[in-house]
Amino acid sequence: MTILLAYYYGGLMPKIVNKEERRREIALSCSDLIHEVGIKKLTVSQAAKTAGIGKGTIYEYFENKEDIIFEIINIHIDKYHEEFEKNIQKEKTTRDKVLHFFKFAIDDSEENMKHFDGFKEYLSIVLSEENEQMLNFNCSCSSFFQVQLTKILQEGINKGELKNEAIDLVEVIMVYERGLSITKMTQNDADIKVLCKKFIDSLFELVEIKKD
Amino acid sequence: MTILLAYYYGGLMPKIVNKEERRREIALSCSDLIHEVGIKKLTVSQAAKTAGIGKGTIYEYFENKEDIIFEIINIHIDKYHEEFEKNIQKEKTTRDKVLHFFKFAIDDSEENMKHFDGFKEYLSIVLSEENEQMLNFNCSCSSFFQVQLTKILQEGINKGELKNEAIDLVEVIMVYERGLSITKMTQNDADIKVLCKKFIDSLFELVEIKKD
Amino acid sequence: MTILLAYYYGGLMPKIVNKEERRREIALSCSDLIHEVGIKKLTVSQAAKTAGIGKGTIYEYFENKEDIIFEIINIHIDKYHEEFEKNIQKEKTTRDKVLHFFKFAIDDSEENMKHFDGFKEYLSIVLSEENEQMLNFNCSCSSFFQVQLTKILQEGINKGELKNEAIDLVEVIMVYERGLSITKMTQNDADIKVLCKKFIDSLFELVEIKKD
Amino acid sequence: MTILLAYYYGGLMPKIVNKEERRREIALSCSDLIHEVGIKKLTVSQAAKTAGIGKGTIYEYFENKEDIIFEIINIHIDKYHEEFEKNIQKEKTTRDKVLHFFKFAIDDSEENMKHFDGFKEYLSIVLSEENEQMLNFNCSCSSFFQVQLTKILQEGINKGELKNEAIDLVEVIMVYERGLSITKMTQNDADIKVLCKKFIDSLFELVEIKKD
DNA sequence: TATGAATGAGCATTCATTCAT
DNA sequence: CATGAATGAATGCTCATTCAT
Repeated sequence: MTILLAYYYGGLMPKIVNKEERRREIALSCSDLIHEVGIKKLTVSQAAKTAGIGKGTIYEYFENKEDIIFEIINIHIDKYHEEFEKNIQKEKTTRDKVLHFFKFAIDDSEENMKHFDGFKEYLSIVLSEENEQMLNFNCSCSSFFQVQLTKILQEGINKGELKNEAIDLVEVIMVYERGLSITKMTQNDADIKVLCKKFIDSLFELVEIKKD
Repeated sequence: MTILLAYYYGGLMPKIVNKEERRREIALSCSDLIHEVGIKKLTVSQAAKTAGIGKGTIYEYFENKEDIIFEIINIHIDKYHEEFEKNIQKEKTTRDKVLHFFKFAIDDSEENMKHFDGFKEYLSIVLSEENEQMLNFNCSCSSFFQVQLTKILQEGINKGELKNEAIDLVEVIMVYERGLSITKMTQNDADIKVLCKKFIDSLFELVEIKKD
Repeated sequence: MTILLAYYYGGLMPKIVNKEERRREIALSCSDLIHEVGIKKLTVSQAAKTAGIGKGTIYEYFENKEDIIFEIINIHIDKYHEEFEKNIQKEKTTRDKVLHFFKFAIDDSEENMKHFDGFKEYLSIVLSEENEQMLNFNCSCSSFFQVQLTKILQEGINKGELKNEAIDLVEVIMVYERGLSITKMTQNDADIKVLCKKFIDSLFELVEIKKD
Repeated sequence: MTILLAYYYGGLMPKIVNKEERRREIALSCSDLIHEVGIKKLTVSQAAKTAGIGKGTIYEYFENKEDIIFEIINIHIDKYHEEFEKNIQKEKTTRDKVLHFFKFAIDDSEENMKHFDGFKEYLSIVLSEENEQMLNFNCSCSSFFQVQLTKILQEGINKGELKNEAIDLVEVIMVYERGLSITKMTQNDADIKVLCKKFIDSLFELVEIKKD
């Protein structure tokens, strides 16, 4: 857009940027910031500077600081979900797919730990505050994984690998996954992989249709 | 004051307090305060006022604010452990004993919820800070329950109710218990009791010696 | 002493320790402490512990914290004066004796720097507070050196080395010594030795009786 | 607001303040405060109130409390230097100019004593803390006077009043000036004027070219 | 005489949010 | 729409001194 155009259209084109879009844009530019300084330590000033806008402008698009954080976390989780769906398809067997489901708690790679530590901090906030919004959001996240897991198990059942009862254990598996994550966060000496293997072995002992 | 002591001091005897005991005493008097205002919101001034002593006196017995909180939490946990040991003995069958093990996550009574909410806040702190002390303490708490659970299962094995492999699942059970707690904390719509029942049923299906 | 004797003599033998002596004793035991932690950082608790007595007992012998510091500094200065008198006699020529007078500001040996840094901190307090006592004490210290210096110069005059006017410059020399000390304390790049030499050379050019 | 700027911002112009200028402004308004309560006793609250701004605003312009003090002292010293340069020119003879150089230590006028007492407190801080910033600043202040004094003496040499060696004594004179100041600060009974006169007389006896 | 438990005033600093421009 | 200057509440900790015993 040339200066002339800007001048002519200045009033006619009141930058009707889609608020929601701009919101996303700002949050996106701060996406890495949250890993660097941590959720709690993130200041509005930092966010504004990183997004290259004024502090006051932040409040044009976000209710408050929590709202910013919320949007950033949303982005992270969206990314994670996307990746998850992509990767889960690469796993061949049902057992591997279920195992992949525990990857978040098991994988010690730098990349995953960044997500994991971020989630840890996020969880800390969810636990400490009476933030309805975050709590609800948290539930919706669970739904995503519940759907995924249900799909995996159903496929196993359809393929004749698993008993029908397997589907009843979807939530049990999810609870265990949460247990594993929290164990990793709070028990220094726990061997997460072993704990995961034991569970999956037991699980499949229960629901697998043995062929002999 | 005995004559001997009087002789020893050769004069009036200064008040000597058992530091450790007084520490406990002060923490005890603030015990409820932490439920009212929350761990994070607790101020040293509040604690001093509640204990009926001066702010400076607090620092005669505690290193810093965290130290106060730590002691209070200690008291709560000690109490809980005591009660737990008392109650677990009342349960007759192995299944009931294991079920009792999940009581913390299931019981919605006001009394238990006070403990549960307190633990939730405590957990939030453990997750947010790099507080070595609390993290270590947390591990030691787990040990207590691990010992208890091991005892329960071993008795079941000894009585011929459970297979020997049951003992291998101690940690798996504990992970699940953590998962249930965190689920209760973060998933509004989860039916903890059902999730517990499903797990225990599956567990016993695996490790119970069926008599027919 | 048996209990009986303690009873009988309890009132008659009131441990008439010489207050002044005990005061000195306590301060003496804290003498090194002040070099370790610094004057300002010294706490009454530390002093009491170091002296092996109770905190309250300190106040039996000292008015307040400053009073303790005052006594400790007294000890240090007494020691320094003693040493000074001993060492000044070792110098042969009048010029060397005057030079020795500037030793405090020039000598970079660890031992002297301990004294120097202590004095620096002491000076800081004298300058900041309206402590009459310390200020007066400070004056009396100057007197000591003034007497010493006067003696040195008078001897020089008597030996026919210096003109009679030399004695008029006693205070000027002392002012310059103070100037050198403060220069060392506050001017990082100053070459104290050179500044000292220039002054003494000029001084002797003025007051020395040249023999040719 | 120029049209260009309005165009640039494309909207209402936010208030832009010259940070450095406002900093100076705030410090200036607290300038007298430091004489009233003393450097050490100055609280940020006081400073804010005196400047008529909020406590938080202080921290928009100053790193910390020390930074405020530093700026205030800077102002005082700048003023003093300015005055000094103005006044030194009024003195006609070289001797008077040198004498003027000692004015800070000699002048007992209320105005000068305000400066002198301020410097005394400032010196106390320089001596007590390991405040690099202040120490360095102190050195730079010395430079100013060294330059002034060198100019004075050089003019005296050029006019044929002083010997060339006079220039070698610049630092000696400065050391003596410091000595005089500290003497005034710590020796109640010292007659600063006499001490000054004696020194200047001796000095000129050494470096003045006698005409007869 | 000796003690040490109790005290509490005093203070720098952060940062989310507002609002005049 | 955009800005960034202004705000002020809120809190942990130290340590000299007192005084009951």
